[in-house]
Amino acid sequence: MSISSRFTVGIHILVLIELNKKGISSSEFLAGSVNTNPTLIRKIMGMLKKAGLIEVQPGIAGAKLAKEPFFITLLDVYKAVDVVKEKELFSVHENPHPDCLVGRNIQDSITPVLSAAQLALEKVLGNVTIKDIVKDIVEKEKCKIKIN
Amino acid sequence: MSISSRFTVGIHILVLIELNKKGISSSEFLAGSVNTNPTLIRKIMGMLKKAGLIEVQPGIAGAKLAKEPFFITLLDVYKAVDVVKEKELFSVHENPHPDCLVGRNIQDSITPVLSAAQLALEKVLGNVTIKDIVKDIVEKEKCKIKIN
DNA sequence: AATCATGTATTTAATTTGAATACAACGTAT
DNA sequence: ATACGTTGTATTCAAATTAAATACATGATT
Repeated sequence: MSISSRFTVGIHILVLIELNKKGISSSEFLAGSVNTNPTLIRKIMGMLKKAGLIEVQPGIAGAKLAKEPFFITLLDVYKAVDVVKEKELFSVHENPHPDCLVGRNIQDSITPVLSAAQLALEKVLGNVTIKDIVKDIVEKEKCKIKIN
Repeated sequence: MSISSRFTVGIHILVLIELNKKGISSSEFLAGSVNTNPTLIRKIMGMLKKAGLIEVQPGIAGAKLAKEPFFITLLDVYKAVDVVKEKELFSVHENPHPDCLVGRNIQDSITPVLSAAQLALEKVLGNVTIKDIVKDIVEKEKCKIKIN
């Protein structure tokens, strides 16, 4: 089991739009870098747009960030692309037997822990911004040039 | 997308074995409380056994905890039932384009964040034990009796 | 020997994912 | 205004995962 790559593709899209801000980031251009098909990109772009992270217009080529990259966290992306529903990262077995002490209490008992775990994960994502990733990528690239 | 219920069922199994320690916890008995079929229970029991959390013997009815419940964390269960592979909670899109600045750096750039997020989640699970859940369930039941 | 439990393999249906195709709606350029 | 390229959206397809279900070999007890 794994969280859909829509999330990491979403990050990829936003970072590339920022680094290509002087160019035109069409769905085909983005798809080339991600190495997938433009339909998937457009689908994800639609989600990012709906969440207010990018601006796109039908018929006009190219997407732009709707906010400064410093104000877009990975958590924003995570929620935008809807990979994990609220409090449903962990699935709980349905209909445990109510005649059993454990069966009738287990869900209420573990749900808070599971929610806390999920929140801890989300908090980490909330502390990293698109700007951080952009900077890191530029930095990594500098190192590569030095080496070569 | 959701993490397999094997995890929460695993917790259910361990808690029930503990609370039924004076009785015999056969796979059929456990299946009754979880409200699923005994095969799934045995499959999960096999994983818990392999991880050294319970003791079961072929042909002999009933499972016992292999450790005191205080020494079994939810993280132990989580790892035992193998719901999420190491560092693979998030899936990353394969083969981004190496000719693109973003494409050739994005994976190395976001992997540490994703790992940190996953570790934060696991840390929360590591801080809760089966004993905690057992105590909580007993407590909840007391309240219910008071109310009724 | 008969019975019951565990352990394991296999099949099935349901769900999700990503890839792919098709096409309507929209804007721009000629 | 016509043609072309782009976005937006619906639909189909194959692959993977999950849980349910069945079957049966292995082991232990009576």
